[in-house]
Amino acid sequence: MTEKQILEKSLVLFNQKGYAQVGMRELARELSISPGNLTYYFKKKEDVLSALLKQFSSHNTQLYQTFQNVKPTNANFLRLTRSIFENQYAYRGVYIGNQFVQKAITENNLFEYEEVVIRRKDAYSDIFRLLENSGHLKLKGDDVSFLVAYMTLFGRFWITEATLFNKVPKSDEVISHYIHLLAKQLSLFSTNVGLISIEEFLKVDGS
Amino acid sequence: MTEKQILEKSLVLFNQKGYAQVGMRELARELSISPGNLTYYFKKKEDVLSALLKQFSSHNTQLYQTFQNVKPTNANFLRLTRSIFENQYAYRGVYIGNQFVQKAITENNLFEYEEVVIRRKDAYSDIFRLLENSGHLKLKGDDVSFLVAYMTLFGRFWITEATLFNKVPKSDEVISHYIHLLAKQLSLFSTNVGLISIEEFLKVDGS
DNA sequence: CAAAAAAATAGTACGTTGTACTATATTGTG
DNA sequence: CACAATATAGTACAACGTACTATTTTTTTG
Repeated sequence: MTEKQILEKSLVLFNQKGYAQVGMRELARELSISPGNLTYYFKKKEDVLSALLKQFSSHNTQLYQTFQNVKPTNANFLRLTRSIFENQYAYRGVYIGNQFVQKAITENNLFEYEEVVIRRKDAYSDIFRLLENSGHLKLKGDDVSFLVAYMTLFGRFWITEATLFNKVPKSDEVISHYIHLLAKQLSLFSTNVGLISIEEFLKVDGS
Repeated sequence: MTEKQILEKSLVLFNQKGYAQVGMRELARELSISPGNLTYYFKKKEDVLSALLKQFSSHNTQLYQTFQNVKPTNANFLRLTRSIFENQYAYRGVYIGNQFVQKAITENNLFEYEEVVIRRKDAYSDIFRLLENSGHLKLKGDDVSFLVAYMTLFGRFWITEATLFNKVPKSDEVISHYIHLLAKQLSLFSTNVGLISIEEFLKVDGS
């Protein structure tokens, strides 16, 4: 048995039933090992959550960095967001049970987590500035802070909303729906060039 | 001991520590009754949650209805939203622990809850149409469905975002912040009359 | 290769949780 | 007063997270 196998199975179960509904004994049974053996790899259930969140987070930061290597267009921004959404979808089981995440934060590693959020806000700030400089967005006054706030909330809770009613939402349909909403929001701040870029994205990538 | 007293104390504790972190024994102790007596009023912990959600929901629908009796202006819409936000803030302890809500939904009263969401969407649809007719908003194409989707997600998860990092967010500050974001969003679809109405609201009511 | 050390696995047990059940006390009612 | 209804308390049980110990397997080392 490896940690990797345990995390994989955990994620599947968390996605299926939710973090709170998956017990350590059940997880051990699914892995065909004893509960005692499971605690050898992860002393606490919360440690499984933390490890998965770490995986998720590192994959996410990787995705953000890819935007540095592409042309700063609205279409590429939407592509970036969609890949991030796909990642969130993959980890929805650990992402949604947020009061456990909250508890973990307040008790253990608050600072690290808050740091991630601040970094993400900065990243969005940079991205919107880039899109402005490339002539895709026209931003004035508090437009940037508004868009950053929008992305922070929308980009975090779309998956929660989606799973709140559809126990097993279809990945493509759901993501497509929320990406379209984002595209609309973006269009409200777009130049003509930006609008064309959005339309191009929706034609090629939007289902 | 009355149900009312139990619900009041529950809400305080849920707001302070979160639904999952408050046990039935602790709740009984705080009420100076025995655990057995507590289960006489609420057989299951989930029943306490349900009762509180019912209170919250009925208060909310009441608030929505008040909009029928006022002039359909952007300012009044923002006032309505703020009173709704205040209600959500008051019940944040039951509102945030959403995977328990989710569990309750999937197991028991899915339909009822889904119905509430649909009704709320219709209500927003009506409100935006009213604001259009009164010359405060100019809406075309998929603007209405976009705004409805925006209000649904934003109006549901702002409090979750707020409490995720500030364990005890100050009511006024937090609500004011999110209302300002909504005002900005609204202004993107506003006529001149609508913009003036928003500015008037922010001057009078925005802190 | 054999012995020692390390890593992995299993089993048991403890405290806490939600909650079902029963017994006792209080209140209301004819 | 007597009896029913309501309210309160106490106990107990299954499930949970998890700490602890014992056993087996694997790796390292002389």
